Amino acid sequence: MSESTDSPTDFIRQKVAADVAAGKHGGRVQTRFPPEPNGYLQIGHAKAICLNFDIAKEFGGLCNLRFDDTNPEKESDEFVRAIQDDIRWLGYDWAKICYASDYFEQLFTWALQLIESGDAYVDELSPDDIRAYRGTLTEAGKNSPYRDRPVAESLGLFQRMRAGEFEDGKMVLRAKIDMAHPNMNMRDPVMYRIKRLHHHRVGDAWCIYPSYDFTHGQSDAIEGVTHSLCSLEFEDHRPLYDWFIQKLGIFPSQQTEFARLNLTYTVVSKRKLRTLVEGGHVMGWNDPRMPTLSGMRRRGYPAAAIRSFCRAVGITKTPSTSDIALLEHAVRDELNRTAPRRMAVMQPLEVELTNWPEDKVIEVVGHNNPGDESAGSRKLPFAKRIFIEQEDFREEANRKFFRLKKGGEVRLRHAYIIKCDEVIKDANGEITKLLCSVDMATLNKNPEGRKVKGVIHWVSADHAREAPVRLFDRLFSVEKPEADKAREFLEFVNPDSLTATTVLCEPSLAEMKPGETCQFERIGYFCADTEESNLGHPVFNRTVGLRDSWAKQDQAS
RNA sequence: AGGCGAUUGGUGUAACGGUAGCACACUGCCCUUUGAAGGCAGUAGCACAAGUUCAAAUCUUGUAUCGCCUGCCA
Repeated sequence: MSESTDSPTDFIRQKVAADVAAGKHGGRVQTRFPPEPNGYLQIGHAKAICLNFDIAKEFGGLCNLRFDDTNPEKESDEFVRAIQDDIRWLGYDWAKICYASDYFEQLFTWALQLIESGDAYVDELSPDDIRAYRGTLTEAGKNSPYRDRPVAESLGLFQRMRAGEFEDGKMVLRAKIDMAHPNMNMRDPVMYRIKRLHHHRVGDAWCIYPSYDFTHGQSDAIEGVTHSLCSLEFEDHRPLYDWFIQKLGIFPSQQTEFARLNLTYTVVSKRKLRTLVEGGHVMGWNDPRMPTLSGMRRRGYPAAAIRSFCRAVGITKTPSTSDIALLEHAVRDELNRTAPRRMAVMQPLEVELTNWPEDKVIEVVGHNNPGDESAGSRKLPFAKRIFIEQEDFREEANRKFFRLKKGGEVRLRHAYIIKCDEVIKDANGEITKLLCSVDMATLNKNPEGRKVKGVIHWVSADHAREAPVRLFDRLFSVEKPEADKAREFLEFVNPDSLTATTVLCEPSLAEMKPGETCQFERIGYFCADTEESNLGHPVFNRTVGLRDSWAKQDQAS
C-alpha cells in the first residue's frame, strides 16, 4: 500500500475538477485546514489535513492553515504550536498561517452592516429564554420581543457591547432569519456573545466574540478559499454559511461536507480523549495508545503510513467506522520497507553450545533488510552461550512446529544450525537450559542431504543488553466503545493495553536514537521512546507486532 | 411541523443506464535463513418494494434502518 501516484477520485475531487473545468473562480483552487486550537490533533484530523493539502497540490492551488480561534475559553498557544508541529510532521506545509482572530475588526464591521440592513438585532433575552423561544425539533420557535427593535437601537447597543458596557451573557447579537425555520440553525442564530476572557492572541482587546457561524464563511471569503471542506455535522449549517455570504455580498466560498473518520477499538472525539487523559487512563495526549498524531508519532507510526491510510479509507458522505487493522497494515507496510532488522529476545531461554570452544567469539553478518540491499548489514557477536525465545522450544511437538524440539534441529538466524541434545530442568520441572550442538558446516550454508526448515532469532548471552519495553494493545476491548448508549465508554477501556517488560537485545540496539524504529525479527516493530530513552539506554515502544500466522494456526489446533 | 444526509461482501470503498471491481480482514496452497514480506487461489456484497427502460447498484416514488441538528461550542 505504498502511496500511489495516481490521485483518488472521490466525490469532492470530482467536484473540484468539474469546477476547474468550468472555469469557476478562473480555475483557481484554494482550501484550508481550520482547527480550533483547543486540543491535540488526532487521526480524524489527519484525514482532513490530507484531503485539504493534497487537493490544493493536485490542482495547483493553495492551502492555508487557519486557526478558528473565536472562543478563548479553551484555546491556547500551546495548542497552536502543537498543531503546527503535528501538521509539519505529517508532511504538510501551508501557504499561509491565518487566524480568525485577525478578522475580528472586519467581522465587527460586517455585523454592523447586517444590523443596518435589518438582518441582525441585539437580543436581551436570557440564555434560558433564548432556548425556550427557539422551539423544538418539531415545533416552531417564537420571536424574541427584541427582534423588531429599531436598527439604530441595535446599532447603539452593539457598539456598547463592544465597549464593555454590559455584563457577560446580558445580550447577544442575532441574525434575523426565521424562528419557524425547520432547520434549527436558521432560527435567528447568535452572531456575537459577550465573554470577558483573555484571548491567546488578541489579549483583552475584545470582550465580544463572534460565533463559528458568523466567522467561518467570512474567513473563507477573506482568504479566497474556493472549496471549504468540513465534516458532516456542518451540513445543517450550510444554509447559514450561504446566507451570511449572500447578505454580505462577499466572495462565495462553497462548503462541501464529508464523513469524519471513526476507528474500531478507539475513540476520537476531543471530549473523550480529554477524559482519558484527565482520568489518568493514559499517560497523556501523546501516550502511544492514543489516536492523536503525537501519540502515534511517539509510538513509531510513520507519517507516510498515516497518509497512506487516509488515502485508503477514502472520502465519502457515508458515516462509517474503519477497521484499525487497516491502519496497522499501513504501518507494517511502510515499516517493512524502511525499518532495519535487529534481533532481540523477549522471554529468554539459555542455550549452551556444547561443542563451541569456551572463549571463542565470532562475528556473523546480519542483513539489515532482506528486501533492500542498500540497507546494508551489521555484525553480531556469536558465542558459546546464547538466549533464544522460550516459545521457540518445545520438548515435543508435531511436524507443524518447525522450531526447536528435543532431538531436533533449527537454524539460528544469520548463523548456524544447532541440534538440541539435552534439556536441563530445575526441581520443579521447569526448563532452565538447553544443551545443543552446532553444525559447524552450516554458517550461511544449508546442510547437504537434509532440510532444516525452522529459523529462530537469538542473542549472545555475554553481549546482550537488557532494555525496557512497552507493549501496547488496543485501548478498548470492544470494537465500538461508543456504540452502547447505556454504558460509559470508559467501562470498555482495555485493562491490558499496556504491558511493561524487558528484552535482551543485540549490542547495536543500544545505539538506537530516540524516535528511531527497527524490526525485532520475528516479533514486531519497535521504536526508541522519545521521552524516556537515555543515551545508550533506549526504552522501546512496540509500534506494532508482525503478523503471526503461526499463532493463529497453533491456537486453532 | 420537523429538517438534512446516508445505505454496495465482515470492514472501508469503486462504478455515474450495459459483465459488481479494489483494499483490509478471513481461508487454503506455494515460496522463504523472519511462520514476516512475496506469489497464487478461495469465501463473501448492491437495505426492501414498486415504477421508468430493451437494459437499473446507477433514474423516479414509497418504505425501513442508521447518522446529524433544540450551546451565548466548533
